[in-house]
Amino acid sequence: MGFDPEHTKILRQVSLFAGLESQELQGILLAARLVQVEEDGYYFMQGDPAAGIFVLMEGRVKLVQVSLEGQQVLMRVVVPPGVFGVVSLLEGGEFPVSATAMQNSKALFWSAAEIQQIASSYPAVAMNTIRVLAEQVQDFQARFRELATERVERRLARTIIRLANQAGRKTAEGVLIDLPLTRQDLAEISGTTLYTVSRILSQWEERGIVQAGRERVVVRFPHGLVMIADDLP
Amino acid sequence: MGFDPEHTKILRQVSLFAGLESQELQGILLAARLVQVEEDGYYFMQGDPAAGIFVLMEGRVKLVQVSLEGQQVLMRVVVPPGVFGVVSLLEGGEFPVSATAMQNSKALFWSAAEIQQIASSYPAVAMNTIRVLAEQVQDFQARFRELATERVERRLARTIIRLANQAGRKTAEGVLIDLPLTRQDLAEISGTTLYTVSRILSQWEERGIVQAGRERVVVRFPHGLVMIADDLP
DNA sequence: CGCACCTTTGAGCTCGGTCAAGGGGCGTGG
DNA sequence: CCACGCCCCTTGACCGAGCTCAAAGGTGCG
Repeated sequence: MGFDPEHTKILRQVSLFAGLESQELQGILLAARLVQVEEDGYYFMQGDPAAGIFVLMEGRVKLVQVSLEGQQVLMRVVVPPGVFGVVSLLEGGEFPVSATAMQNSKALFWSAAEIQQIASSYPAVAMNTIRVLAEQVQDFQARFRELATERVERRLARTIIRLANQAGRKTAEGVLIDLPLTRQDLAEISGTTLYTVSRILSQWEERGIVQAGRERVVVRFPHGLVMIADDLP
Repeated sequence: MGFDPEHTKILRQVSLFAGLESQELQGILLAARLVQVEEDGYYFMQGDPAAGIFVLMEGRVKLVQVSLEGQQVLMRVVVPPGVFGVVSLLEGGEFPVSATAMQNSKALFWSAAEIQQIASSYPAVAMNTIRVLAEQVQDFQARFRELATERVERRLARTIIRLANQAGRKTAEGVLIDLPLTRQDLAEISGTTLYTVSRILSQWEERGIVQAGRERVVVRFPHGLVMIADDLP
């Protein structure tokens, strides 16, 4: 596969391939394989050898890490045109997380050998990878600091703000977080329990800040969330 | 500066420059500047424009991030020949942490422009950077998960094990963590308070697992720590 | 329309954070 | 060389945010 013009268009927006010429993109696209995974299916599992890199075209994917005792943490939600499996740039690694489709999803795939080849042919790709990873390091540093120093309510507010920036969609009622996230998911992102998330959302709903439903959060008063995140009155 | 043969020798072990020829290393070394910072001094402060990259030659450096309220988290301890300030590979960024000398320290320095130039001249350097960053991402993911799901005692055990791997020195009494870390520092790494760290170390000392002193921890029975970290009897 | 799964809410408890007080090592200056 | 003083460390007492467990109420899909 590889000739869908729609895909070329999306590839242009992929941070990993920024700064490449149309023709170069075409070549890269030719090497890709399209992988479809349906809801609750896996792109890969934690511990699998890092087989290759993915660029999400359609759907939603979550990256989850499980501890030995089976406790889960949701590391990241990927929306198109996001990249995941970057660790495949390195030889002999394994995936540190599992990648699950939250909805039916499509992703372009390059094997580890292919993407390593691409990165060495196009220095821009290597630099873009460095940028992507550096951003991830900073993001995790910030989340780590928050988890270490802040109360649950604040962390949850920041989580919702992040998700709104990433996957928010304006509707009549407010900004809809366009992801099918359960209370459990929100808890796993913010480092708390589903019960605490539920209680906090209920409070926020009473205060008119959000409107919450089954796997659904709409932000009605974004400034209210920011005030909680920054601990203002 | 740049002709100290000692430095060439150390540069060989720097992950960033792995796989380069002696001659290439010499060239890179020529472009470096030696920066000395004495105890409690700063290499850079959080928020400063990312001026360049450092390779620690002597001493100890800690990377600390401060929240708006002034709460600190210790992100990483750097020992020779560690790299810090990698974010300088990107244009226009700022340092997300402050880098403080825990002891009198020396580091080689390349300006952002220089290291960007080096990375584009030597693809191996770009690949090495990707490796370093990917490891950091995984490290923070793991620490994030631990902080989200595990008790303080376990997290502290893991912290001590990590530090022992990184800066452990065998002595007659056991493995000395060769870093001047206060209880406060240990608390900031593991996401707890200095009081809790103190209490736990006292317990461990009673059980013969460690020997603790002023800015000093010696691991006497490593297996005991591992058992705590893995939650075995 | 029934069932699986998601969500809400209550009650109780505990881990670990906070505050307070005092002890001890180490460097510095007299 | 000793003593003062600055940090660093320890320990106790208290308490509260949020976790756990339990039960019941919604929601939407097949």
